[in-house]
Amino acid sequence: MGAVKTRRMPRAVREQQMLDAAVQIFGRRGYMTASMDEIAELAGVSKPLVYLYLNSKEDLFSACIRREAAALTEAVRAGVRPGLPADRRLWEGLRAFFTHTAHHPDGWAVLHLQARTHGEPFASEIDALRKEIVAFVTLLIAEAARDARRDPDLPEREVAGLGEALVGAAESLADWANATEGVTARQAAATLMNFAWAGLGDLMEGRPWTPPAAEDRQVQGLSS
Amino acid sequence: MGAVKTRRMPRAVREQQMLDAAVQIFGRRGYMTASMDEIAELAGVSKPLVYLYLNSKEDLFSACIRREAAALTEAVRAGVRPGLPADRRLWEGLRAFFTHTAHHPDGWAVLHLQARTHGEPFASEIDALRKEIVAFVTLLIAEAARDARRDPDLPEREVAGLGEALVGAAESLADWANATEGVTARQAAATLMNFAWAGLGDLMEGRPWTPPAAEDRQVQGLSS
Amino acid sequence: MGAVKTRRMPRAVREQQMLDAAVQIFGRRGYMTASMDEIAELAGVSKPLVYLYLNSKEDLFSACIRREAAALTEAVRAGVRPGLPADRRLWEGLRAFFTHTAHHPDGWAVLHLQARTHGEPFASEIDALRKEIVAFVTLLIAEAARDARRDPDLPEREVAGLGEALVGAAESLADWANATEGVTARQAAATLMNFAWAGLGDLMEGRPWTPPAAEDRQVQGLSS
Amino acid sequence: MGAVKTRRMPRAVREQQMLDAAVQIFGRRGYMTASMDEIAELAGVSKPLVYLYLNSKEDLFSACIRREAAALTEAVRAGVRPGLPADRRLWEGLRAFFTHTAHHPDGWAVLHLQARTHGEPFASEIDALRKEIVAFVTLLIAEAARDARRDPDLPEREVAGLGEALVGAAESLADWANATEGVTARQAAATLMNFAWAGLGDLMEGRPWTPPAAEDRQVQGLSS
DNA sequence: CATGAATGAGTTTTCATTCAT
DNA sequence: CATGAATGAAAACTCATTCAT
Repeated sequence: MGAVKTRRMPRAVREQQMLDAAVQIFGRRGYMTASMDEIAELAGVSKPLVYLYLNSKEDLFSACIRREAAALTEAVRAGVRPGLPADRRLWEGLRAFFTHTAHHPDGWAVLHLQARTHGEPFASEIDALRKEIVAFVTLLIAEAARDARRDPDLPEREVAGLGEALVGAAESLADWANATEGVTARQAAATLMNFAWAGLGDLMEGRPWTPPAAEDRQVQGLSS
Repeated sequence: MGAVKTRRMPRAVREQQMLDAAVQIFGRRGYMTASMDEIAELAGVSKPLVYLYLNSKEDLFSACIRREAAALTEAVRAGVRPGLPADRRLWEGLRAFFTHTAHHPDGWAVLHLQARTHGEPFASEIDALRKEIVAFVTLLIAEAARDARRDPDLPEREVAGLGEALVGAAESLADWANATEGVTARQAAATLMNFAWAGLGDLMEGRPWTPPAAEDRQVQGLSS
Repeated sequence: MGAVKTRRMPRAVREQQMLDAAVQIFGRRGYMTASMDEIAELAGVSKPLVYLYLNSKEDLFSACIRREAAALTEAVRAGVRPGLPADRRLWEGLRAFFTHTAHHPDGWAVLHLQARTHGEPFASEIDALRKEIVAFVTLLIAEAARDARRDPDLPEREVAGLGEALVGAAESLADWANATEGVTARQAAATLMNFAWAGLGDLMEGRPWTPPAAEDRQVQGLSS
Repeated sequence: MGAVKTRRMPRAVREQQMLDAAVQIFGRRGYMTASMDEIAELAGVSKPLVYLYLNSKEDLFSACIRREAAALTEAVRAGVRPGLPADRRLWEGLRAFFTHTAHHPDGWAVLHLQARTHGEPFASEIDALRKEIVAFVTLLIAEAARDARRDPDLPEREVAGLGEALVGAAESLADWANATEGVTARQAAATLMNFAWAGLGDLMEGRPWTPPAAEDRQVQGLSS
């Protein structure tokens, strides 16, 4: 065991190794602090090869962002079965989200922490990703409102704000779950689902939102 | 005859000028991209003086973080009148929070964007701030639960998760309000209060949380 | 059915293609700025083949210099018919020289601009070429002096200086002719022949040197 | 004697030292081969100081070109007394030119060899200098033609060519004089003056142009 | 022979930081 | 104290050159 000095690999493979290393370093050190030397060393290649394949530090960082963003959205998309009611879809999406961020903490750090902090090439890419997610969530909320047949026209800006709030809460909980020993993705998802769907008021009245029993009885939650 | 070139100011004043400049530069350019030259120039002092007073770039950044963190917590604390019911106190805290972040965007950027991104000296300082706020919010939630006299012992971890979610939502909305033309601090606070207190479920049933009418009639919200 | 992709050519041909490419790139970009990648690509061969045949960038550049130097001297030599009087031989040599530099601007740039600029391996090669040409011109001058039967022993150093001056003027006019729209090789040669043979003094007295009418009537010149 | 470790010098002085070093290195090694490390070391300062004062390698090279160009034109201008007949003015200009190039071989190399070889920022600067000199010489020739009262309208292009030829010859002789032991500036100037003014034809007839006897009797030349 | 994979060694450039005056 | 002079250390990036297949 242990990486034998593997030389002469096809370009596609090497590129993935470089991206793996870059995501790790960028996620932990930040864009500016990360050095191309470090990344090349961690990837097990020489610096010129990194430049040959990825062109520049900026391009490398962009490639990381795009790869991790694609992986995250794909994970969430794959986790949501269409055809279910809105609350179920949200629940599944959250589970997928927390599972993914738990398994890819460095990638999550790149997207959530690092990419937003640095200048224009990157901020826009993250904005696009975030807008996509907020739009997705917002759609779910609007759909749910339609299902509830009351107040069918939630004001646009309000809904946008709600989407922002929900996504922000999710981001925050992802960090918290990663940092707190013993918090699973399911628990994080359930906490957020309760918070968002039932609201603090209901929660305190003992009326939480209930995760689907079929999958897993009473996962966890605030219920008695 | 105002002092065109104010010289020989007391140290405390000069330090504040430097911190003002530093917060602005750090908030806009980021920690690594900011240069001490820029900061000294903007502060209107010589670089060696910056070093004399603040020792190093790291110390300067830490001082910024501490000052902005103190200002933010103080603003929130000052905005909350004790003795009111928990939901009112949360409402007031949120209003104060969004008002402060709207008035100090650079300071908010330092705390929320820059400080988290860079290595260990700073992350802990931000963690402390965040823990303090989360604890504050968590206390409010626990108190409210006690008031509601139902399910008096919300599990600790659950409550922590709720606090995290609420704070995360607030952070996200602060950015959103700062970036979106025409969104006031009150609107942001109301949106979040509705989201958190009533929950999406209640909102969609047409039962929003209502901001106190005494202060300001029907600010905004999802109600008809 | 021409060979769309000509492979397996004899070594000598391939080498010439590489030298063609190298002369073009070196002449336009300069020695240091030119990259072996560019040259290999323009030559339509793989980089390792370039190294196999030409060994190194230095050797490649030297080979370019030698080939272009040989081509230039050969062109001049071939343009001069022996047995004619000295002024006619000089005239023919100049015509051949300006014709060649006009047809091979990249090769001329390599010899005149690039090779002199870079360190020792190359400077000597150019020096050799230049000495050869200066010697040729100097011989012509000495011969002409002998023909004139006056002052038969022009001091050696003086004659050397005259050769240098004539060659320098030719180099300068070659650049000028290449850069100036509408100046032909004949015109350049006539200008220089007038300048050198008749001298400014005679020119201004209206006594130019006259190009041989048999070849081409009154090409151009300062004559009325 | 020897440079004592002189520290803390005023900026203007240090800048000249840096330019001195840069001219030497650039003149001998060429623009691309010269390294900023070498230049800084020769100047006796650290590299950052070079960048602080001269901004970049390109700017440094440009500064060298401008300084040396100004010095050369100034030397020639100062050497020519107005009011004399054209041939005398040319003679004095040439003497000043060869004297200057002999005393500043590195500066001359920068102007004549290095600056022409490298890309667009520099080529234009040199072109401007050269055009200025060619125009100066051309004017002299035209003036002389007017004085001679024959053929008063030498065709423009012809005269331009003559100026180019004369300047090219001068450049070439400057290199030759610098490379050849025992050739003085006066000798170089006289050789060129003879060549240009009297022409090879007259020279071989034993009718050289004669340098002004008042200054220095029969300097050298082809005269018997 | 042809080619894609790979790199050692160097280059320009920047910045936080410190003295001497 | 204020200021201009000065630098150590490191970072991004490039290129000629070589193997393994």
